[in-house]
Amino acid sequence: MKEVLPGFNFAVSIDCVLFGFDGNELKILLIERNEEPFKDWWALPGNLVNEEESTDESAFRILRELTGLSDIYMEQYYAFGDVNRHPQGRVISVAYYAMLRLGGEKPLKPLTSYAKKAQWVNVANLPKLAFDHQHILDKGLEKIKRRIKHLPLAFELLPEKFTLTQVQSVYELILGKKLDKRNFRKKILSFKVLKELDEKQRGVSFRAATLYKFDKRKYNKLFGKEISF
Amino acid sequence: MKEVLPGFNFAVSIDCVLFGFDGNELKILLIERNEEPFKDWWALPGNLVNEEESTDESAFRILRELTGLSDIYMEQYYAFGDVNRHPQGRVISVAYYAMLRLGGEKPLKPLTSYAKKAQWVNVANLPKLAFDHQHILDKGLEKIKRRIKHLPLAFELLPEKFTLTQVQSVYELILGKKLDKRNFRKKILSFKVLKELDEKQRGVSFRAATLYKFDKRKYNKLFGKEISF
DNA sequence: TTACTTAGTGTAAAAAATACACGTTATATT
DNA sequence: AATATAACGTGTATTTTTTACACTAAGTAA
Repeated sequence: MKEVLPGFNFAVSIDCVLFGFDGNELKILLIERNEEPFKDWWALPGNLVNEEESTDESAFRILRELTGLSDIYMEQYYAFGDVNRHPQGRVISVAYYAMLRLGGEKPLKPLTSYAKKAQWVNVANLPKLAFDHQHILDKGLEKIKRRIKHLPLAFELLPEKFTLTQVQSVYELILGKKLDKRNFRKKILSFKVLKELDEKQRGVSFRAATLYKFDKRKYNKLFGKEISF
Repeated sequence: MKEVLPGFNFAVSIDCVLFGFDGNELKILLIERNEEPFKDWWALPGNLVNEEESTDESAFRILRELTGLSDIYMEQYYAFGDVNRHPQGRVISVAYYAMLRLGGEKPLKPLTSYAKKAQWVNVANLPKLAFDHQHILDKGLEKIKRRIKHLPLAFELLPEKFTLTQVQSVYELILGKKLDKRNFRKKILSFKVLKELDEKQRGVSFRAATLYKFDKRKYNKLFGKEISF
């Protein structure tokens, strides 16, 4: 226990919506809680903000603790401040999202005492979530839907080298609708942020597709311009 | 003083960016602080969140206390959580914006003990602001720039009856650039959310313009569709 | 060699965005 | 009453963007 000034009895937490793409499905990272409240429930990875760190720093720390990853672009998208959202007191949660590439060399290693395990779960098939996490997730999904229409975010989900069909899959999963193949390719190439490689997919049955790379330099020049899907 | 659980020693505040349009200039409401810290500085209107109210409820209460207005659509846009943003302790500020019509019948009446006065100030000509309020304001401006491109927000700033030239002025002020008159009219009318009235401006020198009303019902149907300026 | 599956490509039509200039009308002034 | 003033209100041609739509090519596997 600790003494505080009046008004200074709130806690602030971070919840992270981590999107991942395994080539077929859009997934998010969930943990199975090992502590009350909501022990044994699935929840978004999150934790309390420490006193000596900003919310942004806290978000990066928590992501690192949960996945071993740093250098990921996370973006704050909303603060959830309902009175009874946490049974143990007044907790304001600041939500961040990030897009991660799955199946890379180093496996994600969630090292958390308060979680039994962490697992990537298909967004289309989620368990019931602790607290108001379903709501937080829904808002996050809305957000990236709007975002991906205006910025080429999809590449953060994809491996370094990818095919145009994979890019299209990501767009279709996030937007929740089918897109026309020719029009999609015309459009995504028109932004000139993709570099065609002299290399084909390997290890696939059937015809291998050409691989592309994301050209971050050209992307940065594009930033600010309006694009849409 | 009060005893709390570990982690529960943060305060949460609301800061409001209230945009107003007086026919010529885009303004925001500032208060002159009457209390330390930053006594005598100009600041965004804001206050601490009470324990028994959500952040949304708190934002509406604070807006009401400062302006006497209710029934205003406010939207949360960002949470500011740097460590040293408040000299008296760890305060996370959740920022909201709203658009108000100025010069209505009832004058805005800020009734605050902690403020010497409240005043509408031209966004293009601001004093130095307390805390990180300049930063909060900048983010708010960015936000409404993006928003107004995709939603017809401008009408919240205008009186019930307005001219198309006034609508265009609001867009030009927020976007910070001149728009073509004929193209602007074509576009804004194409959304079919404006109702032409059988009535002209009064009390102006020179030719009076036709007045329009905003049709909220039709606007609600539009919601979700993409529009852009 | 054949069957299968995904890759990769072009065009025409429709819709939207842009660029651009002048006659009209109400008021104010002389 | 005539005139000057200043903002109002309107249309079209061009360019750009979006949409709709279907087949051949290439590589793998049996």
